[in-house]
Amino acid sequence: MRKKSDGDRSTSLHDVTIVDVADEAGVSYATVSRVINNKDHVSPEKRERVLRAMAQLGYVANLQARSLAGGSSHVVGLLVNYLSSSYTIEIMRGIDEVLQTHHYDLVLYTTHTRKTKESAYVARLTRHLADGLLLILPQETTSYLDALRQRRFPHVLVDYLSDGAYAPSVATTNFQGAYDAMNYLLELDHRRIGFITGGRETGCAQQRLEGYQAALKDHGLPYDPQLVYYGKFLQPQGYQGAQTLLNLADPPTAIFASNDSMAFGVMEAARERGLHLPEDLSILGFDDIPQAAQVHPPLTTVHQPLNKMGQRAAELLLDYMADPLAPIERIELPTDLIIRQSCQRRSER
Amino acid sequence: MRKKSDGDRSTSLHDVTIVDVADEAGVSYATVSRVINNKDHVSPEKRERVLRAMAQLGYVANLQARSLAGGSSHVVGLLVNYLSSSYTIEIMRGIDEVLQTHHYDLVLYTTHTRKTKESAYVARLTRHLADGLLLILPQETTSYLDALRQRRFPHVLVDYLSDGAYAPSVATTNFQGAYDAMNYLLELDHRRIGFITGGRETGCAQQRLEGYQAALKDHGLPYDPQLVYYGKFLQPQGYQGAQTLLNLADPPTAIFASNDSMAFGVMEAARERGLHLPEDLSILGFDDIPQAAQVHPPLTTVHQPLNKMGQRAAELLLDYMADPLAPIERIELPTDLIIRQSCQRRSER
DNA sequence: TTGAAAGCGCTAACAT
DNA sequence: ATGTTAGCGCTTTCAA
Repeated sequence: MRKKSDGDRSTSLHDVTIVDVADEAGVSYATVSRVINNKDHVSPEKRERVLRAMAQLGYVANLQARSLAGGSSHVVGLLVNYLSSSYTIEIMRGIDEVLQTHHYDLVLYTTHTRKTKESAYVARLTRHLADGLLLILPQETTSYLDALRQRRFPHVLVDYLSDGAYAPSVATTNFQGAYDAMNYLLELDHRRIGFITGGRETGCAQQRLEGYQAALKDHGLPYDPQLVYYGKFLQPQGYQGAQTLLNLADPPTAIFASNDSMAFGVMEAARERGLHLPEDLSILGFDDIPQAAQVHPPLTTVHQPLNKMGQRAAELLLDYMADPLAPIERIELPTDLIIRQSCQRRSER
Repeated sequence: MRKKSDGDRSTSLHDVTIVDVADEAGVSYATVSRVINNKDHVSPEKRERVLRAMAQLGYVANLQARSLAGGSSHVVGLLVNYLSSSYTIEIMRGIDEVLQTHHYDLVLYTTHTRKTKESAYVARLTRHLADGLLLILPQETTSYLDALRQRRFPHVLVDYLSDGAYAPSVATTNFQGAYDAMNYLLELDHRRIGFITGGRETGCAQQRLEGYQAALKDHGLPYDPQLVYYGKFLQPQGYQGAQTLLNLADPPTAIFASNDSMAFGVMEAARERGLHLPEDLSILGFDDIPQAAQVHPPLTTVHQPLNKMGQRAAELLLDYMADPLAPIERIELPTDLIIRQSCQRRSER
């Protein structure tokens, strides 16, 4: 016949409910609920007693019950298509940082770029599992975006190109970033500049390609489709793209990759061909993931504030969760050309 | 006055409960529950009707309610101390892969290496939020491991060094891996080998250090504490460690870092000092994260099957969830020395 | 085989 | 200010 001992409480993870807390504090359990949710109309004295009882019993809220009962689940859903890239991780860290300080939990779904999964997960998440939804690089938005908006379900998209539809989102100035990068290369006297683009379905890849084209045009240079290789943001495609471009009869003197990973692939290929970097080939990336500074030569690249994108997305989501009727906002963060050592003035030959 | 139209159903994410399904199918909602949970004692005919109704209405189970009522939440909790390292991500991918095929959701908690958070999160997660728990690189296990075991709450630790206590876990042969690496370096005639270790509190760092020491001893070489720098698995500490070691009166000719990130830091430092790699300094890492093959020179390192670790951990967890009384198992995966180009025979001077 | 009904732990009216 | 109570959607006895 054992009684509740202190030792028992501290080590046991056993279920302590608000009823237990209420008993211990000698109040009704509605009062406990009020204290937990920081509501008004609780005398300081009782609040104090409840707080003490909670601490003593080691009370931990049951989120399921809370959200079932109509409260918030304090969970934010995060939909990601692919877990592996640095790009994703950096954004996730930003998200995690702000969510954590606001005591929100993160439920993670990876779609593995299977489009059908996206809407299935959205349905799962929005059925009370989560209070809000964050989507990184969403692909198949048309199937659920309208519903989300209609239901006023708080959501924010990261790196979503609104093709017509307007949605709460944060992105960066992809076009301008690519344009700036190209200007730099052109000022370095490069005239044949290869471009390795990302997946056609992603808006940001599209915008970067447009930036590439616009810069060419503004410098009175022709657009040569041969110089564009279609990748999918993965390193091997950068490698393959470089091989293809470098095998051209009139090969480029510089290659601009649509993200850093592919730029690394370009470096691999160049090195394998015995080229010296950056003397024989200038290479430029996009993203500025941590490794960009660590490769040799350090990669000149267009910095995207990935971490900050995550933060801003989470903050915006928090706003919507506080006020679902807040106006739809699209945040665009500036990119920044980071000049390191992977580009050089075109050598006269 | 609109009726339920097909168009409405397909786009609406509105709450369809088992009651709706029951109505549509003309059965009690207990029967619907039976069908959902694949229980016996349902006539094929009614089962069929329910299934059709579910599909028609686009029913999605409310996980909160399900788990509140005593069913399983189909959620697995994942505790991670730091989101940023490749190490973590690779393991997470493995976990995600198998969990996904088993239709489990992942709730992610990052402790940011704040130890107090660990037990708080464990409490959160195990209070019905999750059916099982995965912990990567747990730090403060003593406070909750016993309780977990007592309650038979399914859990698996990744890279946990059982200091006495035995727990369900998966790890790699850290000692042997380090030992093998050292052998390689010693066979390359290196006699003064610096070691940059990871956090003292992590078991794997400890084991690698022991492997380092054992190899030295087996070769009849003295252990010089000066040659060991204490880092925390982060790149800047590799940089700092290299600076420190290289400033020694009798500096090492090779540096073995306890993980790849720190090895990259060593590379930075070496390069900054004008050293040629690998001629002037041999560098060896641990982990074999993807970038290891991409840096220059490609890093010789001890391969840990990170992805596989995640997979095995998830599989083991699934086993425990199916049978909480299954015997405690500790899986140890083999490491593998990957020889690339960052090490060289010690040059005679 | 099926249905009715009692909770799971909690929030949010509604009373008092 | 505080207590009472009706659910939230579901699983699981218990009856029928």
